[in-house]
Amino acid sequence: MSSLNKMLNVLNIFGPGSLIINVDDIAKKLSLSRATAYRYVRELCDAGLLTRIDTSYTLGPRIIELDWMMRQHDPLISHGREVMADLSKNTGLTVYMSVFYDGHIINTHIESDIKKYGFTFGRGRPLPIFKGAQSKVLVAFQKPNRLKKIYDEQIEPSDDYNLTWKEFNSETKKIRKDGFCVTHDELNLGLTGIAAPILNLENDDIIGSIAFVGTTSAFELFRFEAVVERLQEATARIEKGAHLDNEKVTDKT
Amino acid sequence: MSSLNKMLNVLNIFGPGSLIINVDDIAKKLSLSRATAYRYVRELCDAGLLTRIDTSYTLGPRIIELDWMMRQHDPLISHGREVMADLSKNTGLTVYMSVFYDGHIINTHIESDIKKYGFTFGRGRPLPIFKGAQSKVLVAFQKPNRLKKIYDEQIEPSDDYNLTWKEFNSETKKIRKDGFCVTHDELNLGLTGIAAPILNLENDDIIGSIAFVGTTSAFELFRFEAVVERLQEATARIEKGAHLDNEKVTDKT
DNA sequence: ATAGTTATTTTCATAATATGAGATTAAGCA
DNA sequence: TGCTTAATCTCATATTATGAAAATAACTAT
Repeated sequence: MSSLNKMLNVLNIFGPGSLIINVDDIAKKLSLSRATAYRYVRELCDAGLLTRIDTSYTLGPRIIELDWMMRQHDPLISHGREVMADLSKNTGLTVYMSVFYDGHIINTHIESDIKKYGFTFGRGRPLPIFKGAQSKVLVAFQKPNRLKKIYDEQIEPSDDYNLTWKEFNSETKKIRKDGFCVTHDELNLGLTGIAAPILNLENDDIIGSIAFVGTTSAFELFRFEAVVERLQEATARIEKGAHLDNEKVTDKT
Repeated sequence: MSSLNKMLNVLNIFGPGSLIINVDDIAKKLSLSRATAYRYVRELCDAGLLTRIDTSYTLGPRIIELDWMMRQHDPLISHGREVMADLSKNTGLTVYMSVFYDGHIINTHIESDIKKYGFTFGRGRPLPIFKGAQSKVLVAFQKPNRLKKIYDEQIEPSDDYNLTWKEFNSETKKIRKDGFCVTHDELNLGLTGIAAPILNLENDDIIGSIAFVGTTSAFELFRFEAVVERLQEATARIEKGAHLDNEKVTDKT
C-alpha cells in the first residue's frame, strides 16, 4: 500500500460518531507511528481537508469550499434550480435532483416547502443503489456494460436485494422504455416518488435525474400523466441548458 | 516536497475556469510525468475526491458526501437552523451563520426568503477576513495571539486594508465591548449587516457568528436595539444548545 | 461483434524519500 | 513566567516513488 493511499485513509475514519479525533487515535486506528500520523495530519491540514480543534482534528474548511465551487459550476444545478423550485411551488411536492457518481447515488439539489427535508435529505445525502425512483432511473439508463457491473458488484451480493439478473434486466428495460420510474414505500413508508432522467443530448448518456417525492395520498390528487409531463418538461429544459453550455465550451477550443 | 504534498496539490488546480481537466494537463501543470500523474489521479479517485468524466477528471462525490456529514453533525447548524429561520421569517432579512476556520471565514448556513442568495452566498462562500459584520465579529473575538497573527499575515500585507495595528486593535476592542458589530456597504453597496458572536460557554472562545443582512433601507424600519436583542437571543440559544451537547459527550468518557 | 484508437496500468531498475524512535522545539495554559 | 502537552525535527535505513517504455484495458466507430 502506498503512502498516498495510507494518508487518504485518514479521511475514512471521520464519520458520524467520530468527527473529532486526536492524533494518537488516528495512529492507533491506522497502525501508524506517531511521527507518521503527525506527518499525514499536517499534510491534510495544509490542504485544508482537516483542521485542528483544540488538540484534536476534524474535517476541514476546504471540503465546504470545494462543495460550494462544485455547486456554483454544476450546469445541472444552475439550469435546474429555478425549474425545480417552480415544480415544487406548483405541486407542494418535494423535488430532488440526483446523480450517479462512481457507483454511488447522491442527491445534489432539493427544492421543498419543508425546510427540514433540505437539511436531512438535501445535497450529499447518499441513496441506496436501486431503491427509490431516483436511484432506479439513474441505474436503468446506464450503458449496458455498466449495468452489468452494478448488478454484479452491488445488487447480486447484497442482502438488501433479491433480484436475478433477468428480473433486474427486465425492470431496467421497462424504465428505459417508459422514460420514467414510479416507486412506493421503497425509501420511506407512505411516500411515492416519480423520477425521470436528464440526458446528455449529444450522446444520450444519463447525467442526472429529477424526481417528485411526496406522500402517496398527496399524489392521489394529481393526474398521473400530467405529473410525468411536468417532470419531463423540466428535464428537457435542463438538458437543453446544459447542451448549450457544452457548445459554448467546445467552441472555445 | 513530499509525494503526499504533490498529490494534494492536484486538488488546487481545480477551480472556476478549469473544473474538468485531463491527465496530460495535470501532469503539465504540476510538472509530473504521465505515469505519476495517473498514479495520483487514481489515488484521489479511489478516495472519491476526484472522479472521471469521459477521459478527464473533476472533483468527486466524496466532497459532497463529506460536506453533508459535516452539516449533519455541526452542532451550530443543528441548533441554529430553526432559530435562524424564525429570525428571517419575522424580519424579512437574510440571516447568515459563519465561522472562522484556519484563518479563513466562510458562511456555513443561510436562511433567506431570496432563494438565489442561498445559492450564491450560501454555505461555503468565502468571505474576506475583515470586511462585513460577520468577518469582523469572528476576527475581533479571537484570542489575542491569534489576533496579532491575523493582522500580521492577512491585514497588514494586504492592499485591501489600510489599518495600523493600533486602529485594528481599537476597532476589535470596541466590537468585543459592544458584543456585536454593524457594517454598511462593506461587502455590497446598499447592504447593512449586524453580527453577534456565538461563544463556547465553557471558555468564552468564539465558535461562530450569526448575522442579519439586508438593504440599508430595510433596516431603517427597525428599532436598532430590538434587532440586536433578537440576534443575541438567537446566539444565546445556540450557545446553550451546543453547550448541552458538549456535556453529554464528556459524560460518556 | 471487431478492429483501431486512445487511455490507463504495469514493469523494472534506480534514485528519492518515507519511516520510526528519540531528542528538540513550540504551543497552550494557569 | 514557568510548566505541561503537542508537534516537529534529526538521522540512519528500509521502503517505495519515479520515469520511460511496453503491455493492457477501455472506448469508438464501423
